[in-house]
Amino acid sequence: MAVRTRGGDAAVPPAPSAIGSAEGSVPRRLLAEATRLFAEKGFDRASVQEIVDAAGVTKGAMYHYFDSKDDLLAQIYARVLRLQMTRLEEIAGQGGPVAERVYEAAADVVVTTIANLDDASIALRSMHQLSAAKQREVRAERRRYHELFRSLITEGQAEGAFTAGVPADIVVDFYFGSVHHLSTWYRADGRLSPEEIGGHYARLLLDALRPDPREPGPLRG
Amino acid sequence: MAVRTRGGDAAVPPAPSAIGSAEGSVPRRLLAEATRLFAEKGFDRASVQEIVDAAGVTKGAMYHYFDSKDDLLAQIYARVLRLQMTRLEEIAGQGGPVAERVYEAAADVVVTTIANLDDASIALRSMHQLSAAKQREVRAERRRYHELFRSLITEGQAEGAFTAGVPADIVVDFYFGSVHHLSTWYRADGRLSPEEIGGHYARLLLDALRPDPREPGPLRG
Amino acid sequence: MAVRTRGGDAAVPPAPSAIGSAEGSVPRRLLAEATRLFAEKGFDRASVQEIVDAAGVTKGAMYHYFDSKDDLLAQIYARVLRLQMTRLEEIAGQGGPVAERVYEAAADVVVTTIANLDDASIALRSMHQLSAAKQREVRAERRRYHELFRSLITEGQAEGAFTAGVPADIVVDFYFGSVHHLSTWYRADGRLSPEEIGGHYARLLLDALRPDPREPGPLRG
Amino acid sequence: MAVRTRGGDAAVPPAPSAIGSAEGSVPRRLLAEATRLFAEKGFDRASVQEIVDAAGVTKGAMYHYFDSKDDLLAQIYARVLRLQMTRLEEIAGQGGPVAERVYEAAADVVVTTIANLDDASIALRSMHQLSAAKQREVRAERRRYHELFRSLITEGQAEGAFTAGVPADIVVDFYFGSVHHLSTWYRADGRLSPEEIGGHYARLLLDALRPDPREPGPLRG
DNA sequence: CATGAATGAGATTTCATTCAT
DNA sequence: AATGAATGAAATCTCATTCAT
Repeated sequence: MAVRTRGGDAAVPPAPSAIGSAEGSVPRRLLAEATRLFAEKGFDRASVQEIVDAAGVTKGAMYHYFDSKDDLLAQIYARVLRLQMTRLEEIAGQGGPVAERVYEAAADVVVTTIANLDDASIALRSMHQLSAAKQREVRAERRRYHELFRSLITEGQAEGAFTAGVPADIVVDFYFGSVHHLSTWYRADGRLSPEEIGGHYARLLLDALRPDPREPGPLRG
Repeated sequence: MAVRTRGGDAAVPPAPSAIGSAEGSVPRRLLAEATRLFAEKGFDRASVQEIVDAAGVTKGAMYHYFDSKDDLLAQIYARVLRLQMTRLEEIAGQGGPVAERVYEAAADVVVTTIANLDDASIALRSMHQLSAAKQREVRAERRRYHELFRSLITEGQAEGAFTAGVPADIVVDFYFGSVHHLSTWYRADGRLSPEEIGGHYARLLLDALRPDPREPGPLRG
Repeated sequence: MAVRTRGGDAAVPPAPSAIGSAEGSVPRRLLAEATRLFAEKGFDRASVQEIVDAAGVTKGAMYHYFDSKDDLLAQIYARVLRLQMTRLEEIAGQGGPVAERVYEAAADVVVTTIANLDDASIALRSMHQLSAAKQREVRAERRRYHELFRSLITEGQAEGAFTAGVPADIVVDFYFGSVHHLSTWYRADGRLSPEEIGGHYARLLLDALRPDPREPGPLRG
Repeated sequence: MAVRTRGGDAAVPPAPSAIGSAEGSVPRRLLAEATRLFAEKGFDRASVQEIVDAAGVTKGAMYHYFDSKDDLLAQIYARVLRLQMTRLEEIAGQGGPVAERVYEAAADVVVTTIANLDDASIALRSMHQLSAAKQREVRAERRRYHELFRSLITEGQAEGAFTAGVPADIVVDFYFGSVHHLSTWYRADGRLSPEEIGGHYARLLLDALRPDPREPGPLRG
């Protein structure tokens, strides 16, 4: 049974000003290297030995902090899901026209995904390697995220700000498919900055949602 | 070196007497079961033993027809890429307004992807397991596919049928991201038929490309 | 990467408490059994499974200490080469007439080879199974050994103690051919003791090198 | 059961002027390629597939002419042993002083070995791969060869032409060790021709056998 | 907290040989 | 006389995990 800090399942203690280590605490380093290696080689091909070598610790240390290799992956997921959920909640909770909030959220998730491209790449390809139970957890969390985003879409459709011609859940899957795929083509040395790509993606989404002029708005009858 | 039929790298001979048979030839059965298992468990987790057991042959037989487990994966890729390229070439080569051709191609790739969902799922998650050389081949083929699609977009932008406000390559990555992700959420028992989903996706794309009324068409000066 | 003790490429730690034990440490036992089996059946025919069974450990343990089956072979070579080089250096470094030093070295290498007949047999037949890189290393080491022996021959030729009618390198290859072949015919229950055989071999060499009375010595002009 | 030509165990029919084949009959080509590959990679590492590919035939053809892979090796041995035995018998049967016959035989076996270096290399390293029964046959044949050579040595010793200070069988093992090892160091582009090497080797042998002046000849009482 | 030796199960691949045609 | 699909056994090697220290 691996050590757990009280009050959560995060195994990562707040690095106590990191005395004696240029790189952060042991579990933090393990997570960082695991993230890098899972993204680079895939979960199955990255061996525990490689991960601990990269983190400069031994296997015993890893099994002290994490229950298993699966656990490493699960915690990587947990962290990124928490991060994205937090950001979306902030944006969704702001005031202002729904179209602006959707634009901001859509652009932000692109920038955040690019900033954590390894996490995105792992999420894309490695979720099936999790145990069934962990997969359910992750899926549930992601569903909550999608639900929140979807509620913004339906809000806009109800107001007539967005077309109602396409089901909101289809719109959400459509958009997050695009976002998740960033990791397969984005290159840091590319022509466009993450912010520019975020702008283009958000604009494509908003334009796709523009109400058709021929289609009567919901309140103008 | 595994057996190869002349005239191509397909290891699948035309099943001589068993046309329509529920079984098919040995290499055909191997490819079918491999596709199913790679999609279900991922490339690394599906063992050669499982595949040959499912196909009802021995490992020796598999290695008679395929060079390696990698080769199995590569041939699955090759088949689906060929299939999709063929369909896109047909549609792109038709006459008619560019918007209609893009709509048709966009809707068709959704339907085709859903019809070969296992292949899509493999393409999404398992390309990184291929050898570097095979990856280059596959990428090159996919690039040709994307290029053809992109040329339709730029054609429409030049005509003023599509907005020029978003780079065509961004549009292509945006759309195919959505398409590739179908395999993560589509369920055969879902509310919408593949054709309906294709229609929605194509409409989202076309609406996103609708020229902004405020932005002047390229030829109306 | 297999465990290596510091300061050398020997994987054999000094058995901590078991000095003189009939068993020895795990890597030591593995090397001993591997030597026996490689000599008996040849490198390719001796399976890792047989070796670890004979040593009473599991395959995992073997791969903990050695990088590969090749590595096992390479370490066996390294040990015997070191041993023979050390002995030759001692003898060559002594004072006394060169003919006596050559006689002693020639007789000693026979006795040492017979005492390590398994190693000799492996060296004879299995070097080609090593990786190209390891082969180069081994060859380089053996060349150094031959060079030292050759330098004794040329020294004798320069002094007129040995005939100059045959090139020294031919003499070396000639003699070590004979020595390496001991493993194909020597039997422990044979008529002659290792020392007697060493004596005969050394005498044959020395007699072959005797200056021809008709050929003038280098200094007697 | 493989085809056998009457009157011997040679599977090689006299090539009937080789119509339609630039390379000789099928079994001949198989033996030639097998010899080359066994010498190059060792018996175990040369696969039957490689051999038949190199010979331009299929496995079925090989198993038509040879009982097994072992049989290939055995026939390679048989051929070279027959060849060397024939030459030695010719030389031994000549008239003339025994020292001259030994010199000629010793030089000839060097030249012949170099001319068939692949065979020599196989003989050196691959005999242990033969079945026990085949090994016995080969050993018996080689013993007959050694016996004949040894009888020349003892003849010379009885005459006082050679020293009697070293047992004749030791002399034979000593010399053939050197000869068998030619394959490990001889290079076609070396400084010395095969004949020169043969001369040096034969001279070394003869000089080693020169009677010691101090030791009384057997007949001079 | 951390080590590292050891396990045991399972992975891919090779290969000599057979046999129906 | 020859083919080539198929077998089945064995090969080397990897790896997540445990446990005594």
